[in-house]
Amino acid sequence: MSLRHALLGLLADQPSSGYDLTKRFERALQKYAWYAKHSQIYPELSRLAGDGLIEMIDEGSRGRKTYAITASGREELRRWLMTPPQARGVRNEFVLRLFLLSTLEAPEARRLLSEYADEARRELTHLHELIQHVESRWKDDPLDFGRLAAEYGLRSLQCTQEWARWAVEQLDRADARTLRATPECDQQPEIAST
Amino acid sequence: MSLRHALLGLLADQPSSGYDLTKRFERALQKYAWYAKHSQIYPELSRLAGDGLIEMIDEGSRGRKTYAITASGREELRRWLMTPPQARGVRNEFVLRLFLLSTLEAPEARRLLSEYADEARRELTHLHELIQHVESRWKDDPLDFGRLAAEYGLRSLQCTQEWARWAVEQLDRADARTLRATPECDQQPEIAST
DNA sequence: TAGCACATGTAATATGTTACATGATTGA
DNA sequence: TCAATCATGTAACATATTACATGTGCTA
Repeated sequence: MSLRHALLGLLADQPSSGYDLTKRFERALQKYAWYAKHSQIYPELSRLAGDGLIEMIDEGSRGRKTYAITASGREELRRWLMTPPQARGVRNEFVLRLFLLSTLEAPEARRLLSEYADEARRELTHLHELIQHVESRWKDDPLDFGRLAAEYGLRSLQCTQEWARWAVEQLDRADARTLRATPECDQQPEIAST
Repeated sequence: MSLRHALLGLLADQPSSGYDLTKRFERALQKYAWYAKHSQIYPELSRLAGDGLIEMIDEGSRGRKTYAITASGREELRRWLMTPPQARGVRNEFVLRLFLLSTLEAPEARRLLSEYADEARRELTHLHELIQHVESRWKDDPLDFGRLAAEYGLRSLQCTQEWARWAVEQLDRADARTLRATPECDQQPEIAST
């Protein structure tokens, strides 16, 4: 039930509506930690409120409902965080695709890897800009939610980018070896494609 | 439907039974890319076979059924890999916990961060050993499934470990600052996340 | 006044988990 | 012969996605 705790965590940081929370997932958590659509978030908020872990503190215009975490919600969040293991796995379609690359022929794999590296570079640039934009806010709060998340994002994008470049290099080296070994080089590799 | 393609990918690498595939998820993919339990894998294999994307190539003792990918399965896998976007998110409970750390008090957060860093270090050691063990197999195949995965694992563990250490350091510095600046120390900073 | 972002919900379907269920083979 | 591992499956339940459904308030 990670969604439950993700929501508690976001609400512990600041009161929000279902709409806000949907956006916060998209902006802050989606790429590295967790995501959920509004159709999952709204019912879960009702359940959390029913269990007394959060409460509606305001009902604004357009039907907007602002929720805040309660004391028992905070307690539950803390309990969950301090309980370590579960040793669950990850579901990351991007990484899955990276791994399955090895089932393609080398030229196609190389092309995709380069695209991935480029994408990581673009996102890195984007995140850097974003950080510059909000950096002043973090000066006094080392534990700021966004600050830790941003740094983690920076580092993992860097990591992905470097890995993709490394992988391309491996392919190039292998090609070079193959060319030296068989200068005629015109075997048609077997391909199962249209 | 990533499970489908994860299975096709594993079978493209080598024919396997449902039991094998369960193990391969646990060993190779679980931590970074995807995971599934046997109760999800078996029905999906039946469906894939029904769709002609894989076929049973052997029925051994103990009821073991070995499946192999078919030509149209390979086509489907390739099509999926070459179709880029979807821009889906990630579900990673570990990273979620990292992010939600900022809702704890500093001493508790520091303790968890140190534990995380230690765990990453242990896993890193373990993975290094594992790689040494199978390295010879990779000499001639730069695109080997396990080789790319292992390198990715190495790099992301390193990344997580360094991030956790960085985060602990931030907390320590903040403590030092706080001690110098306000020995009484009880303002509540306003937080707004990205 | 039209279009967009805000804002919340539900229903049908698909996917994933936990628990249950069974049996074969191997090695200590 | 006992325990572990191999090996496959199903049923009940929980979680997540897609599509449907509705309405508000702002601003160009």
